[in-house]
Amino acid sequence: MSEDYSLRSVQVTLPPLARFTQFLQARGKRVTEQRRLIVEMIYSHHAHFDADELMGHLQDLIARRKISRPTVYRTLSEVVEAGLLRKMTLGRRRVYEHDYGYPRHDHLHCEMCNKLIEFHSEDLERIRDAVAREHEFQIIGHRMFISGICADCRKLDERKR
Amino acid sequence: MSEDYSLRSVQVTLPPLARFTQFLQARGKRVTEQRRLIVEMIYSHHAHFDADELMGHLQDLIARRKISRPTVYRTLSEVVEAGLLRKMTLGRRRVYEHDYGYPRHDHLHCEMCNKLIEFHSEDLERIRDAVAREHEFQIIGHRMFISGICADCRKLDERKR
DNA sequence: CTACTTGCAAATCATTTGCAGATGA
DNA sequence: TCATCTGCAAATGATTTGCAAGTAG
Repeated sequence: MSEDYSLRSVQVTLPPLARFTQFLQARGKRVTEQRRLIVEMIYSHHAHFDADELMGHLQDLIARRKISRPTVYRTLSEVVEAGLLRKMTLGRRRVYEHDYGYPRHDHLHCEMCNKLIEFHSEDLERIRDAVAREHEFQIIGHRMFISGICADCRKLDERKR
Repeated sequence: MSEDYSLRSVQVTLPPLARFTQFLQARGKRVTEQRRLIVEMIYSHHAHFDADELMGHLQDLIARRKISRPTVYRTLSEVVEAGLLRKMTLGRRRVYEHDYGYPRHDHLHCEMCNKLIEFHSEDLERIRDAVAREHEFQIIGHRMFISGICADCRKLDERKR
């Protein structure tokens, strides 16, 4: 039984690559050099990024023909499917963020500098649950964006005047 | 002063096409046959729609060469810019909804039938304001989606079993 | 071995653009 | 009049796919 606990704790703290390996193996997929390199790159920075920025970070490997663009896209989808990454759309940009070993949160999106500020609110979740209950709606998840101008940009703006 | 009030009230109750005409004229743009036809079609249904569905509704006019696809896209952007339409992304679908003479709301999105259910919550707005205040963030707007399974689909699902 | 993967080149596909002719103010 | 629009055809550009060769298990 203490075994159960340690297993559980191992699972939660499993590094992303190991977690992804689990996912692949569970589906009879293979752990290839490319998939390893891509996932390592994704988790070497903690930031929001789009496919093209990731390509940028992988440019050496892409130039050396170790990885191709289609493989990056294919892997990105798998990593999302594995639940390690969350995909969202900001305007016309498709952005990814870490979604593993990372607390649930929503975003403030600055329309001036494009920065994303994360926040978490239990109250928000309570309201979400209440609304869903009213509509007999079964929640899978939610997504909330507050758009506006961040403190930094406001200060910059004030200085200009 | 009572003048102010009546002006304000006229403005709010202006039909969409008239409001769009205002917008165009204020920018030295022209009120063309195509723009009129497209805006009329958009406001003849109250529903969420994507560019392709709108093309469908306009297919007669498109077939008769009265309107072209590029013009539909161009006009759609202008109508969004005019604040009459709101654009959002659902998965890979770009969806528009009326945003004029229509109350602010958020959405429950059914992942089974793809239906959008609208709701409004003052509590949600209060929380949004509180979060923004904490971060000294100036709000322009927000967007919230709750995804899951709607009541109808749940019932269908239960019957199947 | 052999089924799963990859890189390549080509296809997609919704949306956008350049341009010459048409048209609203 | 003449600047703004439009339709057309073509361009875009991110993402996806078909396929033959490569490789993990």
